[in-house]
Amino acid sequence: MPGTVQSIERAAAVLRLLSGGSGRLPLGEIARSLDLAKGTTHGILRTLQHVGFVEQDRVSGHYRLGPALLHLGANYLDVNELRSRSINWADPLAARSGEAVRIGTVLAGQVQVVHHVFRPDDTFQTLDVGTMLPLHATALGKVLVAYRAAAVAPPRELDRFTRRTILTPRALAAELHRVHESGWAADIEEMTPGIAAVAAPIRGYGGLVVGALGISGLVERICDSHYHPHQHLVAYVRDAARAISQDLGAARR
Amino acid sequence: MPGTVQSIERAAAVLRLLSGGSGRLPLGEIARSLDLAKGTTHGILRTLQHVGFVEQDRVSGHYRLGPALLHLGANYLDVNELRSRSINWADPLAARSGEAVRIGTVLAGQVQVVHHVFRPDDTFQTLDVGTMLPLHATALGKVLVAYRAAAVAPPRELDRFTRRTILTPRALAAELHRVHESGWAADIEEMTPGIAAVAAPIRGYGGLVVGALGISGLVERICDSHYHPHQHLVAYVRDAARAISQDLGAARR
DNA sequence: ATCAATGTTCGGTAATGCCGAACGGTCGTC
DNA sequence: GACGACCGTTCGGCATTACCGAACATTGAT
Repeated sequence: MPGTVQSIERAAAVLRLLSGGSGRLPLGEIARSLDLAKGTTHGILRTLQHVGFVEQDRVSGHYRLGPALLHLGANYLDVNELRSRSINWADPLAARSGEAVRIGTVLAGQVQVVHHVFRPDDTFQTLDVGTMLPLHATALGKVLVAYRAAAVAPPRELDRFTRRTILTPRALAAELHRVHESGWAADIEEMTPGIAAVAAPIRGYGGLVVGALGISGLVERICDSHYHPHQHLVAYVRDAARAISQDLGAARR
Repeated sequence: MPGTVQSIERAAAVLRLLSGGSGRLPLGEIARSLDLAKGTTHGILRTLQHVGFVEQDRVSGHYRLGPALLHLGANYLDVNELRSRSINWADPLAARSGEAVRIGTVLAGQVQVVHHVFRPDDTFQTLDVGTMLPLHATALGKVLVAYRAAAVAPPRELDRFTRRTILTPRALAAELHRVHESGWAADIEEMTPGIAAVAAPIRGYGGLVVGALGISGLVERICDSHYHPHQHLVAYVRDAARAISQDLGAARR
């Protein structure tokens, strides 16, 4: 029987220790509990801190579980429920808005479409479920990054898809800030010429964003003559996203 | 600037990958996504599986996040809220039952008392918060193990505290099974001569047990002449534990 | 001022993690 | 039924990495 990776086992032991009791421990106590050298324990904690699974209190120097780990668990639990609860709200949103509806989550630094409802008309459409989309050029993606779903960081490589695609980190940062402030995102012919989309965050337990809900369609139908999305469509999307969030048990903190 | 532990960083990357999208991936896809050799990826997954952070589907061979990791996140989030919500229910339980109330969680393979309400009389008492108690000899501990709070395993070393302490793994297993079936635990002079206690599980998000709520007092007051806990006291404890659970947002699955 | 404990850094050593190669199993195609 | 492609798994050699003891700077208590 082959062995296991010692340092991963040790890191897991550290995380388990931090998960219980008071939830915050000094380095020396962690080292003693696990019978490790302080230097060894420090190296493990430094790495766990680097990946966001642990954080250190600036004042006391004590360690506790970090947001990235908490996001992992919360994200995973809710993404599973997200799919099953989407049906109840995505169909009505498609009917109400008259546009195609998609729900996406983060996978490997991209948007994965996990649910797709066709635009309620007779036009030919293809099913997008499973499709991977860029984070910076889609409304769904912008929402997921702005709210750090699955602790995802803004992408560094910004590929061009249309003449209107965001290409610089500075422009992306400004856009993400605006998304976070307003509570919704849009992409106006940034991914596909002639197509616009609007999306809003879906929150899970503890208010963490676990997905994004969006509609998309011809830019002439989504936007007014100044290329601003129609506010009634934005409201429809946000209402539906909020309803799904409530179904998931999100509680704002 | 010192470096980080490469295998811990890689393990974290695997967990992040599994946290998003469909939540289940084949080994080859994980290896390709992270640009790792299959042997390397397998070693990491084997270790994560060993510590319960990942599990493998028997049929498809695909990997997904495991219960121990999900417990970590859920446990941590709820233990923090547990403390703040205890006050609302522990005081009334002490008044109603006339006994001391304690709430405990798992820390380093033991029970850590995180809240203590004195028995409402004039007798001298000492504050137990911070005290560590054994898992096998206390009602709080039996509940935590029976429901695998913080993924804790049954203790292997069973120390004797009184003539009635459980000392064999077989007897402990039988007792834990009974606790899981009935939804509450008791220790009748198993930890302290002349003292009996009753405890029930406190559930957090997703129904996972994050703590235990218990009362304790003289065995003559807690039990009838056959050494069975008075059922009205069991009901009081279970009611209060259920109320705290609801406050925490537990949803049975 | 002294002491004890903290978290952090550093460098030498050997133990460990990594990876290429090979294996057995499963599934789809011909 | 044979074959090829792909899967997850195992193994052993190698070189790099993780580990740990020692030392350090900081902080708080006496």
